[in-house]
Amino acid sequence: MDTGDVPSEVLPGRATLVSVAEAAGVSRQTVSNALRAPGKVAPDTLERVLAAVEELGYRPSLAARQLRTRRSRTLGLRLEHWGGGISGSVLDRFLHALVDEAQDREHRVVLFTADDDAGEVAGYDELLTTAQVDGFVLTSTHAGDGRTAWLAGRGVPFATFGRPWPDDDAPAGPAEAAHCWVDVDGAAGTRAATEHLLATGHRAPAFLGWPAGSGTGEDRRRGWAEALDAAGVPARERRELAVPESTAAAASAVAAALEAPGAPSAVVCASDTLALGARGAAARHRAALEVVGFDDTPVAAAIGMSSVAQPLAEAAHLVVDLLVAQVETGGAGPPQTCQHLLAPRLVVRSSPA
Amino acid sequence: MDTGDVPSEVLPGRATLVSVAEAAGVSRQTVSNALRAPGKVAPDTLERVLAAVEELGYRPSLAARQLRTRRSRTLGLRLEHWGGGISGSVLDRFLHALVDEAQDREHRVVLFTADDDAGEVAGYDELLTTAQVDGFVLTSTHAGDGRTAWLAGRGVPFATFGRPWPDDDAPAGPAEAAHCWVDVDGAAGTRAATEHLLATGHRAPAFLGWPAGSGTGEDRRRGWAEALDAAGVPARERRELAVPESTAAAASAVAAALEAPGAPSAVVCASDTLALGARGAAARHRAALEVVGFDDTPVAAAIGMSSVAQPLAEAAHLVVDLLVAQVETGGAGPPQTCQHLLAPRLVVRSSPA
DNA sequence: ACCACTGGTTTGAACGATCAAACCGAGGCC
DNA sequence: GGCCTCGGTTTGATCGTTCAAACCAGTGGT
Repeated sequence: MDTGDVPSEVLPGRATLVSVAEAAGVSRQTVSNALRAPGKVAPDTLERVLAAVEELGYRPSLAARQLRTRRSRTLGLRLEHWGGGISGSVLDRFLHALVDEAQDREHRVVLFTADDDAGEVAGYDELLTTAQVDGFVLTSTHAGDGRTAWLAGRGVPFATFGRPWPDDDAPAGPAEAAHCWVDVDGAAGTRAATEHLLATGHRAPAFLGWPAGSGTGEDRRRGWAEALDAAGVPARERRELAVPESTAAAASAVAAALEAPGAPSAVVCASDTLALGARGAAARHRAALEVVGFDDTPVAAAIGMSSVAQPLAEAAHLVVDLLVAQVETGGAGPPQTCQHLLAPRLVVRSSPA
Repeated sequence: MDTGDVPSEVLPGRATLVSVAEAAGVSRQTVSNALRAPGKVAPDTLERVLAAVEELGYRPSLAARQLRTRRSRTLGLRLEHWGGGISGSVLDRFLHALVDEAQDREHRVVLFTADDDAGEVAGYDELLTTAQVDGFVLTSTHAGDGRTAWLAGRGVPFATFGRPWPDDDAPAGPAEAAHCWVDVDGAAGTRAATEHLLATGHRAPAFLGWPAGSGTGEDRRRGWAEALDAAGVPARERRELAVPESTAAAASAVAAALEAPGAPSAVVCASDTLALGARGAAARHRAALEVVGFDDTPVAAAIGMSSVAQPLAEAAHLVVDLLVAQVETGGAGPPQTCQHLLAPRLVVRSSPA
C-alpha cells in the first residue's frame, strides 16, 4: 500500500485490460503492447505487467478485439450429411483434425448446415456479415462447383479439401481454378494397393468402383489401371465393376463376378463401403478373395481388412495453414504454393479366416 | 432526392445501425427498437425503418452485440475422438442435428478438442472467458463425471446428451445430479428388439453386450432381461455374451456360442459394431442367426440388418431447448422439466441371405 | 395554471480491445 | 541554446451495439 490507490472491485466481472493496467500501475495500451508486441516495452515494465496478467488471470475478450480489428479468428465449415456408406468417418476424422489444427493456431471452428450448395452460399453470407468469419473450409468439391466462384468473387479467403474437378460445361477459366486446395492422391493409393496385390501373387486384381462421373472415382480407378499397365496385364484379363456407394450393390456385383469364368483372386475397391460388400460376397461363396478398401475406416481395422489410409491430419494442417496465410496477407494474393496433393498410405492387414 | 441529404458512402463497409438510421431519418436507437421491440415504435416509422434495413441489407454485428450484452448466442461442444467401432456415426448424426437446431434458434456451435476430461474443462474455461460462450453440450457422460460438477459449480448453463450415471465412489449428492440432460431409453430399445424376436418365433434370444461397468451397456442389457422375464424364459436358457466394442471380438464370441450346445437362433446386440461381428460369425458358420443391432448406423441399412434407431434429431432439439431456456433465465433456476428420456424405435429389416 | 403521465423518440455512456497520434525525458548534433 | 531523434509511455478516438436516462409534445385531472 504505497500509493493510496486501492485496486477496484474485481469480484464480479472478468479481468480486463484496464484492470490489469491499474494493477500493474501502467496504462491499458502498455498492457496491450506487453502481450502483443513485447519488444516495445521496457524489460522491467514487461515483467510487472506479465505478473499482473498472470495474477488476475487476464484473457482478452475476443468480441472486443473482433470489433476493433475486424478479424474473428474463426473459420466456418458446412457440416454435411454424409448419408449412406461407412466412409462418413473420413470427414468426421478430418473435422476432428481440423479443429485440432485450428486450435493450435488460436482459431475456432463454427459449423453450419445447409440443404444444398445455394443454402451453403447463403450460410457463408450470413456468417460473413454477422459473425465476420475470417474464412471457410469446403469439403466435397465437385464438378461445376458454384461455391468457390462465389467466395473468390468477393475475395473471401477459403480452402477446399478436395481438388477442383473439371467442369464439363464451362471450360474453367484459368483464374477460377486457381484457388487453394489440399487433396489426397487417390490414384497413388489404388496404384500402391494394386502393386501390393501383384507382388503377393495375384495375377490381375479387379477394380470395384463407382459409376463414371465422379472425379474422385475416376482418380482412384486410374491408379489401378496404371499399375496394371506397368505390370503388362493385358486388357482381356482386367475385371472392372462399377456400382453405387452401397455395400449391398457391391456384394451382388462381386457375387456375379465370382460365379463368372475367370473370377478374380483379388479386388481393389474405391471405398471401404464397397470393400465390405465384396468381402461379404466372398464369404458367402467361400471364395478366397483378397480385398483392399479405401479410407481405412474403423470398420476396416475391425475386420482386419487392408485399406488405403488418407493422411487426414496432415491435410487438415495444410488447409488451416493455407487459410490463415490468406487471412493474414489480407487477400493480397494467395501464397506461392497453394495446392497440395498428398500421398496416401497403404495399410496391409492379414484378413483372418 | 427531396432532402439534400445524400446517403453516406456505403461501398466499403457493411451497413450499420447508424447508416440505416440516417437512411431512414431516425436515430440509431429507433432502428434498434424497430428490430428488437417493434411494439415500441410508431407504425409509419417502423415501416420506413424496415424498408431501409431491407434496402441496405443490414445485419447486426454479433461482436458488437456480444460486447454489450455479454451473450454470444454460441454453444460450445467438445468434439471427441470416437476411435474404434462404427457407431461413431451416432454422435456424428447428433452433431448434425444439433447444429441444425441451434441454427433455427439463431445460435452457433463452436467446436473444440481435448485429450481428456481435464482438458475439456480447460476448454470450457478458455471459451467462457475469451469467447463468452453461453453454454455447453456434453456427450458421453460416464460415472464420476467431473465436468458437470465444474460447470454447475460456476453456474454455467449446460445440458448433457446422456443421463448422469451413478458414481460408485461418491454417493452423488442430490443437488449434483439435478442438471439438465436428454437421453435415449436404451432398455426400451433392447426390450422392443427382444419382444420382436420372441414374437417371430425365437425361443430365447441371446444378448451380446459389453463388459460390466458401462452405464449405457447395463441399461441395454436390462431391457433384454426384462423382456425375457416377461416372457417367462427360464434363466438356464439365457445366453449372454460380453465383449469389448470390437467386431472381431464379437465374431469370435458368437462363433464359440454357435458351436456350443443350445446355440441361440437370435441375438440382441448393444451396438451395430457388435452386431456386425455376430453376422460375420453366423455367415462363416452357415448358421441361421437373426441379429438385431443398436444405433441403426448406415452399415445396418446397407447390409439389411434390423437395428434400434435413436431419435437423434429430437434429442438435439431438446438439448438446444434446455440450453437456451437456461441461458435466457440467466441461471435463475433450471426449467421445470429438465430431464428427458426418449423412446427409441426398432427398425425391422429382412436380412438378405 | 400546475402537475403527473404516456407514447415515441433522442442522447449519453458503456462494453473491451486496438490504432494513431501526442507526449516526455534523455541524448546527440550543430 | 535550439532542434531533432528516439525509446517508452500515455491519451484520444473508434469499432457497432444496447441500456438507461433524458427529452418532448400531448392529454387529462385538480
